[in-house]
Amino acid sequence: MPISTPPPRVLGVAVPSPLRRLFDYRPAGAPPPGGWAPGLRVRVPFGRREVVGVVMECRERSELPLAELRPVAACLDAAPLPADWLWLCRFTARYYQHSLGDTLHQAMPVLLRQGRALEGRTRERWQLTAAGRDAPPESLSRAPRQAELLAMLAQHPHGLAAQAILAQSFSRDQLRALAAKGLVASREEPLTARSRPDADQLLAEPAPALPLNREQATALAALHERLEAYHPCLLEGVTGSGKTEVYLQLIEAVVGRGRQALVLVPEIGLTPQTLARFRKRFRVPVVALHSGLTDHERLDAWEAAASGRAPIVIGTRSAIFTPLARPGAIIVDEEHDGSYKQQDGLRYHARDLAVARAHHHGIPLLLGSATPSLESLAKAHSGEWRHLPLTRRATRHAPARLELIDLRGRPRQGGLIPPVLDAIRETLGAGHQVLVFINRRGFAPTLACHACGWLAECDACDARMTLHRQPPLLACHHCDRRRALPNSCPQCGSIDLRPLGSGTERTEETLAGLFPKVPVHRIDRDSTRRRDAFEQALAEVRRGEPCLLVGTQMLAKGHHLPHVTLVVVVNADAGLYASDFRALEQSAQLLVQVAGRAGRAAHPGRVLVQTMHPDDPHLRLLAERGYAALAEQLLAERRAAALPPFRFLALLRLESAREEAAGELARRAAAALRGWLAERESAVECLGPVPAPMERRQGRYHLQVMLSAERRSALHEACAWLTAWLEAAPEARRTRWSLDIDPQTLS
DNA sequence: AGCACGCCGACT
DNA sequence: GTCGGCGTGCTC
Repeated sequence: MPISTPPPRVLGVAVPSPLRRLFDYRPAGAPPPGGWAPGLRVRVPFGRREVVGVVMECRERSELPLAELRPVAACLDAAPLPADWLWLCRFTARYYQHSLGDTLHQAMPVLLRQGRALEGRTRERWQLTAAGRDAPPESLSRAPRQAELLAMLAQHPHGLAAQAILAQSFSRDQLRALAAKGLVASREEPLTARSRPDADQLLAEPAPALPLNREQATALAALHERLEAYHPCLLEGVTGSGKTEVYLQLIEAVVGRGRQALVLVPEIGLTPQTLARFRKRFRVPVVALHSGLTDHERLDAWEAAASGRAPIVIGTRSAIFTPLARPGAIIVDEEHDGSYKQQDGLRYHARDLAVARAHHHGIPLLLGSATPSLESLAKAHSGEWRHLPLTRRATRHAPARLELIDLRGRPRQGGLIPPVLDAIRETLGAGHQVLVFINRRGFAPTLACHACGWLAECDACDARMTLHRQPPLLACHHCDRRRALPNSCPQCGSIDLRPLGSGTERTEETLAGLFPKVPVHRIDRDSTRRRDAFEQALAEVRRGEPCLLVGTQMLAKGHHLPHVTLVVVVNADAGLYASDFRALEQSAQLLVQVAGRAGRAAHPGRVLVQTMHPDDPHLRLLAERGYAALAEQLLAERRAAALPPFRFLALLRLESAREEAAGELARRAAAALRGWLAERESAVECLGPVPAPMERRQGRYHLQVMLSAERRSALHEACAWLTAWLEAAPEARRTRWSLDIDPQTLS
């Protein structure tokens, strides 16, 4: 008999609200089997509504008289939510100074947020009926997919989970059609921790591991040395050097020991190809958390990871919040990628949380990149993290060099100058493909009046409106404003309005005119709005016929384009003289990634980089000596300028429709903070308030106050004090504010 | 963040 | 006469 302890008098509950504190309730109703404990979801009255909160503390006392506490309406769980997940949410809320209730809420699958029970879930399993087993093969000759599905089910006498069937790209309709013919049937079976995995990968013999070159083998051996302890490693490898193979073999080792592997990929990297590559390799299921999942599928995946049934979990930023019953390793691919940082609300960095989580679990952490962030490089250089370089392309030639092409004083067509157009012509003539990279979508960055100099500006933002041709309109890329194209200048009436500069649409149009016999594929957010338009275009490009690809960074990241032998960067200058201290690092990473698209097949590639600043020292360093050399230089500059990774930053952002309101609050907050810092003789520095780089956005005024410190703990204390001050300040109610710890960008 | 209360303008 | 604008206050 379990010893029954008396229920606690008070439950400290985290509720979904921006308020950074717990709310106390009286336990009521049927207690869960294990008694009241932190981690149980409860339905509680909150103000005039009812919300789903999480018990965080079980206490005997409250600051309020017990009689004033309201009782919980119901307990929603039989057992607390996973302890590792609770730990991570607590850590995240504390680190990012965010409300714990909000953090928990965000980290939960939607159905749990809504109060759905986690227990008693079932799984739909399909198998052949007697009629299905006896069905003559030719009976489905008019429905080949149904026949294939029938054949697949015939190989699995115990049946297959619906999820596994759908993962093999069969459709619900095909299942329903077979069921209507009486050939297959489904049943609901309860899901327990001991359920066999959804057999979606048991269908084929796994692909064999590839042989490793010496560097890969060294890296893997280093990882194997300490599989049972926190062991952060930076795997720095150029495109094509075989990082993924190292990931796969690490996962194999982890799974072989009965542990789970969590893999994070950038937003743009979770493609069917990536998934297929993982799924092909393992005998066990690979659970993918992608944006296409339904709420039910997401909860299934969460539960499968939490119970340990899912040995391999792969997903984007938010997947860092997947609970794991037996964590074995965390892998962060393209660790420098900006999409790991959430840019609103809870502004967490999934890579940094991965570090914290791996440390907490005492497991290896593998961060991979061809162009590591300066943060990670600094840790690798200091010896805090192990540095595992992969310098050789596994089977291919040396990476393509960047050739800087002077744009000054040359006539441009669609942004391209004659020698570059000649190179394109030559490459197409040789039967190869060309990638033209422009980081601007639309037809032209703006529309200008040639008579008076008027520029099409957004009236809600401090920005120009972009000219689009398909459909023809002016659009602001910073808010949702759109305007019809004016026939004449709104300022002087002239009809001499001209597009200024080039975007993807214009370059596409120009190239289509210059090379009429070659297909031009434009790949940007506008051209790929339709689902799978992107995949379709890529599939066509992979067939290898000569073609031109014009695109934004969507194209630059991670896609294998084996027939591209010439890459053209229309303009490399955007990041060179930007005010943001990370701009150079980020644009160098992007340039290297774009360059990595060239010459992956048998042909060496060329990368032509157009610039107005061919003598810029940073650009030349990158072109002549590569990313690592530039990164060294940038690190030295960061150290001299007392910027990350040598100092820690936090950014208070304030925004209001009324300029004075935000400004006044920002000044008071900064003054109050400075007073507090001075009193404590704190080494934390406070800068500002200053207007944000684009002060007016979506009709609102943006300001910021920057905090900077040499020690993280000092920064943390200052931030805690500042948020407390803002929460208490009555004038802060009318201004929206948020605190960004470790800001990725200052805009 | 929600959600109510509360006090002033243009509508059926 | 009321529907509804958003200022202000509260949430155990």
